[in-house]
Amino acid sequence: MKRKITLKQIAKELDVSISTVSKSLRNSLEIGEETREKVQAFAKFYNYKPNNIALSLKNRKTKSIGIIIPEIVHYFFSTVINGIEQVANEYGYSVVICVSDDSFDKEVLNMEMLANGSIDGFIMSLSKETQYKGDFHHITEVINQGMPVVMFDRVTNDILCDKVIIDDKSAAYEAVQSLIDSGRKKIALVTTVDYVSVGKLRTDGYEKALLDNGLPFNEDLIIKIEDVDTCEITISELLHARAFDAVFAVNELFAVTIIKTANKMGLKVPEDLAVIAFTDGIISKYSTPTITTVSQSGEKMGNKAAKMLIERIEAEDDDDEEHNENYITEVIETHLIKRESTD
Amino acid sequence: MKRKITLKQIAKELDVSISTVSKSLRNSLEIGEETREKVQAFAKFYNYKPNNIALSLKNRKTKSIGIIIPEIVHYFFSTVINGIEQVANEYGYSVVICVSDDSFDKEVLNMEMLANGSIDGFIMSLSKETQYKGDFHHITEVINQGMPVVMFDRVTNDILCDKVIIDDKSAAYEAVQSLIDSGRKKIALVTTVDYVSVGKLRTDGYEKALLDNGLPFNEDLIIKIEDVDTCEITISELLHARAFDAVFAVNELFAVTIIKTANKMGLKVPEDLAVIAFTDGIISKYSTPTITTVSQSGEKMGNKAAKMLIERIEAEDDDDEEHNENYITEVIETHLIKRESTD
DNA sequence: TTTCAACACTACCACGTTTTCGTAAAGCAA
DNA sequence: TTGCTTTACGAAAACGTGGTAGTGTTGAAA
Repeated sequence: MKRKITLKQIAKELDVSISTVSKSLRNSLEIGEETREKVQAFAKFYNYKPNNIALSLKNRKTKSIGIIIPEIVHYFFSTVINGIEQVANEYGYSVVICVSDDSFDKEVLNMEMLANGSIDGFIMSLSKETQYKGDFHHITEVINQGMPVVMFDRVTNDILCDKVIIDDKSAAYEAVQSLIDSGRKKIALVTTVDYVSVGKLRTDGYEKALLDNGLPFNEDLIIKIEDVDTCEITISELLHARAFDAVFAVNELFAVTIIKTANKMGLKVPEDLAVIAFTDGIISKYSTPTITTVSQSGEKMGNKAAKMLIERIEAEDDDDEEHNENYITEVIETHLIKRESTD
Repeated sequence: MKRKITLKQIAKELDVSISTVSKSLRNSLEIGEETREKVQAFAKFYNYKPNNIALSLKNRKTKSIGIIIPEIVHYFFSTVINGIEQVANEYGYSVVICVSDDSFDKEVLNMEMLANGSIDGFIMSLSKETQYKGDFHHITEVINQGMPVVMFDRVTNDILCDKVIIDDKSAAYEAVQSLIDSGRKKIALVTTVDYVSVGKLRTDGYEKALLDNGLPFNEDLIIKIEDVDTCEITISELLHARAFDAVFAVNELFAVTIIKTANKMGLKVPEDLAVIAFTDGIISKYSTPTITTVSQSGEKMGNKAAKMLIERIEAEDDDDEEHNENYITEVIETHLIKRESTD
């Protein structure tokens, strides 16, 4: 049980000064070749590695980035993390992950925990509660301290920072358009409550597609669901009334529930009911029938977000105090993945 | 853009010494009430928070734990992370996540990156490649440095440390037994290649259940799959031959693929073919039919692993140098969740 | 008047690095 | 010998914190 060796210990052991050891290991020409080799050999033997914490303190850089997300047991978010991790690793950064659990308080707490020097920047997606409250002081505070923040997916216009999103509106438009193209006339939208920014945008796209095609925009066909458990009941009622022949669901959980409900009632998918879901997750791929989805590459979003953040972090070194605050909002492309739930 | 304020800055501003500020904030009685209040007010106004990095360096504690897992876009692993995160948060720890991508080199690299002071301990699940190579020097090294390690799920007997596992063997036994109880005679096992420790154990449980019930253990009914893509072909051949009437699959991806293949061939699940999968994930819940699974509560494993690790970390403070190395292997209970894919 | 305690604060050290600056010794020219 | 440069290294500061030990002043008891 030998603790990690430090410069000081090496110095003492070799009877030289700490600075000599440090310089020797960094191959400084200031130090004579003989001493240098001796130190290096000793360090290698004891497997010396500089202490990251000490380096962080000295350099005021932790080489790690904080991720705050609402959920982690969630296909989309885990792909984003994956994307972030890839880039971070490549640039020598670690990722620290905190889950807000869609709670405002946890989000604030987590940010405070990390903001005190533990990380160099944030990548985050807002919790539902935060979006609902519209209180972003914890984020502005962090930004004011000079810590770069990149938001993704669930973002807000109230904060000025880099963002990575998909064009929810036009993606929804495209999906609904494809339903219309295949002859559907009564298209329902199954969505969440409004305060989640992405839900709102997808609704806008849905509406626009209908209107552009001369179809009526009927409020009754917008089904707002707060909890998956209530989904089945609501859906089955509407299906009984034969109120619609196609559904655009804002996530795959809704979509698969709808399909199952329809099947129970003897309706065939896609013949009697076409279904498209947002978010291309694992369920859509393996459901029966497989579900046509709007792909939303979490990995790409993560890649991009990490790149943007790291660029910001490393740019700060150069033009200190002189930030060019022209924040960028990157839009990641989506496309429709046609599967069995549409014709 | 004001950087975070430090003790030093407060001291300078208020024209007292740094120690006075520090003590005032910690409410030491050494400092006069007047000064104390002045300092506290000032600190509050400028939202002073001690710098974590400095604290870590001083205390030789980072209050963060490292997680090394093979994959993150993976239901089971993400539930484990979730479980770890919950407990970590409760105890004031952050979690740093590294993905080994099932690569030995990445696993080693990630561990080295974190082992230099960034974290207080590891929670990890071995990468496939590491299990295959049987090379664990990177882990022993970390342990020798006095850093506690907790392994979960994919563990090895070659390393002495705390572990959290499920009883793969008896869980498999139970699953196969239930198939036998419902009258199945020819039960296939669809598994991965052997070097993944859990695969081996599940095979053992499968075999024991058969033998205990006087059924023949037939090597031909053990289908080893390296890649999901090849699954369908292999399965359909065997199904054509009507070689089996039930399947025990070691993960839900295999299970759902098998069901889909059977359906394509006109076979009914569960009438013609009963299916049980290991790992209760999201696919099993939403597949058609829903799949009977052996639940393997990742969250519980994460909870337990985190608790064990944090206990080790905080025990080190007390009896320094005197570790009681009676390592514990915690076995998490599993149970069978009956769904539509069995009768 | 001397001594001692209480008070209110400051000095200093350690954590592990890197880096700037300083300087002793050695070499060389004048 | 003196003065100058080069070589080879060491001292110290800095990053931010917190604890221990020390210092000086005041008031009161002996």
